Amino acid sequence: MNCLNDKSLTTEEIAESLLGSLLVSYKDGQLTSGWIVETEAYLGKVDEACHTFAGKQTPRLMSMYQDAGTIYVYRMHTHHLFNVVTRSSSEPQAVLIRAIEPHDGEDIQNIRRGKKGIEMTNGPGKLAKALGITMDDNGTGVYEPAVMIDPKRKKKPVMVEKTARIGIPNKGKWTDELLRFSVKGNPYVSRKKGKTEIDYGWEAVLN
DNA sequence: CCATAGATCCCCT
DNA sequence: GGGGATCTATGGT
Repeated sequence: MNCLNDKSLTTEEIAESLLGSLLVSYKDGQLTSGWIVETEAYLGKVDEACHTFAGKQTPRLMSMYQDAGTIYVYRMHTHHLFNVVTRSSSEPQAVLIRAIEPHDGEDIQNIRRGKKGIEMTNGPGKLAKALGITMDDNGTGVYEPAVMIDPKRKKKPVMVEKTARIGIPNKGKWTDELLRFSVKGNPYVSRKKGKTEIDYGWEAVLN
């Protein structure tokens, strides 16, 4: 059991509980992964900022109407944005993964991105490039090997920060709703200015 | 450091 | 033909 097949959880709760999960990519024989440190919830038909607002249905949005755990990849300009569908066909909602802390294959991610350190994965387009995510992943499942979220490997944030979503102007109350979740103090959170914690904001692991 | 412009694909109307 | 859940380079302070 995990947050993506627990039907009692709302999309906001899933977005928050995905923090600390390991996002894994296996492509071209290369394993890369990172701990999720920032997410956003998109609430479907009622949410003016969501692509499926008012039940909008186009070929592009097919994945949004699939089962929970389906991957919805959207391309904007030259970048790919990686989402996980959270509900069902009648409630086309999703969580956008906005940033990860690199774990496996940091050198591979570095090569794919052409940047080092924090700049490698501190944004949705950046992490997609670092993990080699493309439109080929659109419509696949989040438990298939190419790109998966490993439910067994999990870190726990000391504190979760809730803020307004990034890049959502002029959408009434949806511009200000606290639907963005991030690990407080983690340096890989996008558009960060404040200081980072020495432990990157994770709880200590007891062995 | 901050703000801003331009890139550059599709998709959708 | 317009525009976007972004990113980068650039130019100023």
